[in-house]
Amino acid sequence: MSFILAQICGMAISKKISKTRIEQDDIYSIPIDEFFKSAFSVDCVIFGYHERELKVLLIQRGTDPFQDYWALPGDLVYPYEDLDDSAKRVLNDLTSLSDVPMRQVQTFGKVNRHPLGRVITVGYIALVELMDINPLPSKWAKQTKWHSIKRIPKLAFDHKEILNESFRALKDIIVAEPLWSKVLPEKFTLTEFQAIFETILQREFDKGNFRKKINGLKFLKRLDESQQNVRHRPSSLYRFDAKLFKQYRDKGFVFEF
Amino acid sequence: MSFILAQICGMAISKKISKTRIEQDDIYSIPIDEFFKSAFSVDCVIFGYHERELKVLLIQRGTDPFQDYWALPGDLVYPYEDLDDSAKRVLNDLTSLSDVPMRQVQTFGKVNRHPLGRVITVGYIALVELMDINPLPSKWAKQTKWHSIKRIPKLAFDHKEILNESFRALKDIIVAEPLWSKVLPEKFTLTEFQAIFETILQREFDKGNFRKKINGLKFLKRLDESQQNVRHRPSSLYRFDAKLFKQYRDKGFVFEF
DNA sequence: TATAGTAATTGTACATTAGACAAGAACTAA
DNA sequence: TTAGTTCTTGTCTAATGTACAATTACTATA
Repeated sequence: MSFILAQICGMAISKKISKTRIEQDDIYSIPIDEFFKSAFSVDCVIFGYHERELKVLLIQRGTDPFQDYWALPGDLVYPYEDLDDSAKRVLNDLTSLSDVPMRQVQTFGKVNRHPLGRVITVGYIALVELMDINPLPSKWAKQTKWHSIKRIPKLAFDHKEILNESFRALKDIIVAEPLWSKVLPEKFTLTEFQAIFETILQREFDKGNFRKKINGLKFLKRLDESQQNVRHRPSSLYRFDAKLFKQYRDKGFVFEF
Repeated sequence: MSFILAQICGMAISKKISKTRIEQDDIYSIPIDEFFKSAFSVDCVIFGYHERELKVLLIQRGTDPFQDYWALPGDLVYPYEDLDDSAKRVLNDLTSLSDVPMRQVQTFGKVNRHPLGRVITVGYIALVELMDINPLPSKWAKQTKWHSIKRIPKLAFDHKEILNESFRALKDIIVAEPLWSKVLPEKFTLTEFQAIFETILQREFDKGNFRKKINGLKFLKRLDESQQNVRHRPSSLYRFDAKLFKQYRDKGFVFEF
């Protein structure tokens, strides 16, 4: 009566729950045990940024349901696992990433969103530098692959909806939370900084005006160093000061573009 | 083997789930059935506004766990009920309210947040005019009562945390979504309009400047009518045009205070 | 009827920010 | 040395934000 992880994740088991439709009149007499036959999962929407390109990490399912479909990396939450911990674990399981600030975005709970039972899922997002990580497919995944946000294939379950909502949320969060700090090198130029916002917010900014706007933000500290080996005027390098950013955020700071 | 609603909601049943701690090493061999022993609930944070006062609707529990504690109105989600539908139903069950735009805010999923089993809960918020509704306690609730947001008693479960996060979210949402339209009469003055934002955002605005800022917003339509029977210069009355507001929102409009 | 009280409404003056765009600086490659 | 590139700074104008004053339109009361 015990199953290996691959089977659990893929839920390749012919588990059937009673699908007797409960009528409105009966709803006051549902046995309490019927309520405790549900499960929940987390789905991680891992956005990968690299050189003005935004991608999302998908896995190809190697098991039913939705065999061979592309899907968000996600998994059932263990019975004795906090929700937020679970998201961290799943991200770590599938991508070897740790210490990536993730953020809960939205919960999806349509009755029939999972064919094998009642499963609601909590979406989490993260933003990483694509080149920093090397995801390896786990047992029940045929492969992992970065997909451009502009060319998303048909996805398993309601993952397309989860992705859409997550991308919308990413645009909101990127101006308030320093997710962007995770995709920048330790020393970066303001052009690189600007490019992240242009890519995610899908609009362009005037270089001079953008620079003016972030001028004076103390959490972006200008260093006494410049770019090397560029065939144009070298840019000053900046460093992100997380401690100072916290002070800004505590006072309600958000980027207003 | 069937229980009445009062018992289900209060979970006054001596239901016990196996609390054997699952060790890290064992985690790959959890039977799939263990995953389907969870439940989820919705908790509605119903903010009631009236004349510059913000309150929240609480119920007093008449059953264990947390007997006699004040709590947010919330309930388990039925097995064949969409999450969003469930929130609507629970709100309607407990307050007789319908057609109140609610919005999912956040999901709370700590392992031990519910003493009788693994229950994660999804928080929803609504904003209503306090005088428009007359909540009646349902069977397992001893009473319902509006509590000032400034004087919240000790709450059941993790409801204090849910309330705090919901209030924070309310401040974000009120500038983007027309929740405020539900607490205004059909014809309202700009002072009434301003008071809502001052109460919820907990800050004050210069009257003239506030007026200038919302001047030109076509979804606030000035009528050819004025206040009656006030002992000062009567204010013009305005009406909210939901259709026009949608056009604004589709273009990304939010109030920027 | 006149006056005081109250809050609505409009206006004004100044400071700050936004947006478009140009000029100059600093590097490499040829 | 020159062309090419992008960084960096500056300038101008329009728009917006902010503080606060002046005026208006009503009621209640003397």
